[in-house]
Amino acid sequence: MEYNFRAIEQKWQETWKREKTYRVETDKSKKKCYVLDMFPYPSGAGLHVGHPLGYIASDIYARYKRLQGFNVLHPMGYDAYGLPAEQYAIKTGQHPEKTTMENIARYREQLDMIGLCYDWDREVKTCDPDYYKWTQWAFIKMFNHYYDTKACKAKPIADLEKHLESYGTEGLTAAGSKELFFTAEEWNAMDVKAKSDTLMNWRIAYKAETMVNWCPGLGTVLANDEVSEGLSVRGGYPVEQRKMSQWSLRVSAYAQRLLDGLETIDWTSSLKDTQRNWIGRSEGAEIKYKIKGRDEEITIFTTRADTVFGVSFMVLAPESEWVKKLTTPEHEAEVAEYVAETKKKTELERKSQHNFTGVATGSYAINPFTGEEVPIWVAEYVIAGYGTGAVMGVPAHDSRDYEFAKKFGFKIKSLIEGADVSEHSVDAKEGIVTNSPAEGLESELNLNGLTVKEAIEKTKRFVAEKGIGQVKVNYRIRDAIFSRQRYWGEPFPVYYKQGIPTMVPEECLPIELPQVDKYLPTETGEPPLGNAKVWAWDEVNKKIVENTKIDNQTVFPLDLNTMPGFAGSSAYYLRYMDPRNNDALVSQEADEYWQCVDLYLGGIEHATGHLIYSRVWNKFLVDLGVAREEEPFHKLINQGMIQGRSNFVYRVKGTNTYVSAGLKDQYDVQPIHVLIDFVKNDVLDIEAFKKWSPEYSDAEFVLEDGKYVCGWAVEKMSKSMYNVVNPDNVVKDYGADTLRLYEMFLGPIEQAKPWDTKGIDGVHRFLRKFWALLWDGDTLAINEEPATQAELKTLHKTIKKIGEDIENFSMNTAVSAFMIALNELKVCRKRSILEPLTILLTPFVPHIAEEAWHLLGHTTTVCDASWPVLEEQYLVEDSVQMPISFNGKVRFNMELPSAMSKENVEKTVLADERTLKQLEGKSIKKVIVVPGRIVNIVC
RNA sequence: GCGGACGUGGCGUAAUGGUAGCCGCGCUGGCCUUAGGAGCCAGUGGUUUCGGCCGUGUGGGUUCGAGUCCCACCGUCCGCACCA
Repeated sequence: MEYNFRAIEQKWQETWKREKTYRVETDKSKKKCYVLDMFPYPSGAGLHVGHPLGYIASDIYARYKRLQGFNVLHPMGYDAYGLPAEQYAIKTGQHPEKTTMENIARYREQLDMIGLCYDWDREVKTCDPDYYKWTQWAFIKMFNHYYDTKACKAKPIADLEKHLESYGTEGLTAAGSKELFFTAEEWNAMDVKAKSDTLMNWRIAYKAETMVNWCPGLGTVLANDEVSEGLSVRGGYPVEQRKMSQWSLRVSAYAQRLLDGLETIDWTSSLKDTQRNWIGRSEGAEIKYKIKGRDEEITIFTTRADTVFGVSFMVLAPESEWVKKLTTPEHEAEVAEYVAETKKKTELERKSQHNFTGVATGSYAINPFTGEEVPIWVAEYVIAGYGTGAVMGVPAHDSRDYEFAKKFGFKIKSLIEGADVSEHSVDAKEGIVTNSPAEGLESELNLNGLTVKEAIEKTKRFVAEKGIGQVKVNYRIRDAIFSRQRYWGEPFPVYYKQGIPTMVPEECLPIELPQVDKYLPTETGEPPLGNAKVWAWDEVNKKIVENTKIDNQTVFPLDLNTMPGFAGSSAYYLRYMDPRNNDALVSQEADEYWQCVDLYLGGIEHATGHLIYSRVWNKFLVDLGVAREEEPFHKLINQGMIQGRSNFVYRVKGTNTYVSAGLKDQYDVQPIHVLIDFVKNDVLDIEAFKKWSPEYSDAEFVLEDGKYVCGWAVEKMSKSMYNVVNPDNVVKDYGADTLRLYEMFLGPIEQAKPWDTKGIDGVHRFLRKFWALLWDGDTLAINEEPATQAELKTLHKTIKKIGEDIENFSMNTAVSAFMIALNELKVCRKRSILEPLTILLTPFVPHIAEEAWHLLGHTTTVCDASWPVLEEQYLVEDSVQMPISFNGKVRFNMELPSAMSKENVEKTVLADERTLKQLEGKSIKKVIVVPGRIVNIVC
């Protein structure tokens, strides 16, 4: 019987769908396992072969766990909001919802074709009002909470208000944008607007005038992870710094918990390091410097407290609030011009020019350790958003300060014994401190003779004790800007009451995205939602007015921003647990059962975006008591990108003649990308190529060995390179099972690798071989004969290997193990072997396995079979025990391969004198020998 | 600059510190076929006087034994980057 994969795959896919084979319910009698793929953004291009890599791997794991008896939650959905659909809408006037739904339908079709075991009854779409209701709900909760730095959790903002009413900011333990100081009286005297503005300093979701990444090309602000080297990640448009009033999430408050959580989860160390880098914890000290002739103090942050004796200047960031205060009248013009100049530059320009510019303010700071006066400058190399936006310049031990000092002629004073600072600074935190204080100088603090690390600690202690400053931990991670001036996203559940941002009552949710007639900003520069004629004024406002029982003549404007892409993807894994619940994001019961994602699969590109935001979002929900697990994703695997393998033809310049790759060096040629569908194993289908374009219809070819061989290169998979491999075609030619098996066989799952169809025949051949075992001609050939020892050994070796490999996500070696097993079994058609083998194959190639399972006489799905039990007894190596003694002293039992004679062993051991010497007098438990050498001696 | 990962045949890759190159592709030879982009069998790191010898980026080290562990260097890739 021929292996008719098309018929088999169609048959079972229909059956699984009809019978809802992969539906899952909470079942307390079974252990749960939650296996999740990062849900895709449904782009217009459909899936290419790179997408399913992770889906197939997780599908294998999910099916394996199910066979092991786990209740497996394995859902799929769509991250449906996004820029491409909106840009398409702007171009064509087509509603983004329409294109998005079409793309989703296409994705679904492609996903179904691969035979993935999702429970589609749990599908979620982020653009679905029933879904984003809970995104808006979480936002309201964040607005109504602050982060208590002592309790290390979010608490109701009402608690904080109570504190302010009684004590002012005295004793307040709340993560805030700025340090504020006021008394209870001052607070109580504030009007509603002032109170609202003040509370924004602590709310977890807050609106504030901050420096944001403004991208004129996209017409919206962006979060830090959406900007790379001064360009927008999407589109590559320049991004500039602007002060704007925008919503933000206080993710910085969760910095330490984000770091601590990393210790408890099973992610790769490189991904953890990437997140640690992004969070950027650094321990140091804040030190206060008095300003000469004034009553104020300026605070700087440093990790090198040991270098206080080498300070020769101070630098402020151009955006620092101190700049205005400290600039003396005679420097005003110069400073103003400098600040204006810096403002004009884009982020990219500021970073790319490594020149150290700056101007003096005319003020001086007094070094609290030495009494020395040092000039205060403004320079763009200091960033406003980090630390206090002011630094102490220590040229000898900081390379940036060094360059600045060289340029402007500041003193460079080495503080480390033997450090040569004549050419460059010595930044390393090592060596013995000297000149601290320098000879003849008096100071209460003396660091001389200490190591740098000791000196840092001593200075920190000193600073804290004397009240000159405090020990301080700084994080680089910034709060996430949360509003976007776009159409296709979640609307904010916010309206403005006398200019005060106010949350829509929860019972009014969801605030649905309104229809607009155009997707561009309004003529007055409002975001696209400003074009909506209906929602703000009628429906929603009526709802709000009714619910808040305010004078219904009043009309409140709604917030016209939408939420960023990461909003909808931050808690979707919780929603899958209970996707149709209209009363809660997730029921207590469902959350208690499913808890968290056991295995999460997705691309590394989300390392500092989604994987940070959803961890913060989850922690917030934990603080609220809605979620229970501090870390949402226990084990995470990043599948590597699949690159394209482009093919070229070589046109002889100025002709329409094409030269085969092996001969191209003999001509002056120009390589041209050719559609890879015309190429098989690098051999060009000349007829297809000629029909591709009129330009090629009368092309001439110079062949080698009668064939036209194409050149190739590994490039990103993209339409313009003509190298996109569509899984549909592979499924059509080889079947879904071959596609699945081949994608796993390609190499380690985490690794980036080019898609290369060269080996696909190999795995297809394997499936045909397996199929052939079931058949003798057109009749079933399965027999009931007992298996031999050798066959059982092969079987159990395979059971062991496949189980281990799936657990370790080493899918490529698992595929090899199947091939080895089949090679060893030859034409074994015994039920006792084929049946367990079929179960082992099920996670990898479910269609053919299901068919084989039924051919073996079963009537229920193979998904409900049990994973074969490993019987170690069959795995024992063939060996004989042989007592051997040397010189009457060393005596041991040897475990030898049966093929080896006693004489050979003695020869081998005796030849190795050093080994013998070591063994003398010792008691040896076991010596393992392979022909020619000792491989293991156990004493 | 800081942090991390990696370097093995013609190619993708495999090796709990224990016979390096499993499995697949490709290639060579044979069988079978009207035919082969089908199937089956055998071979396939280099070198060799057929005993061996040499081989995992380079150079050292630890070990009875190193692709694997340690040190230095070279190279490739990734993340962060005027973060004080």
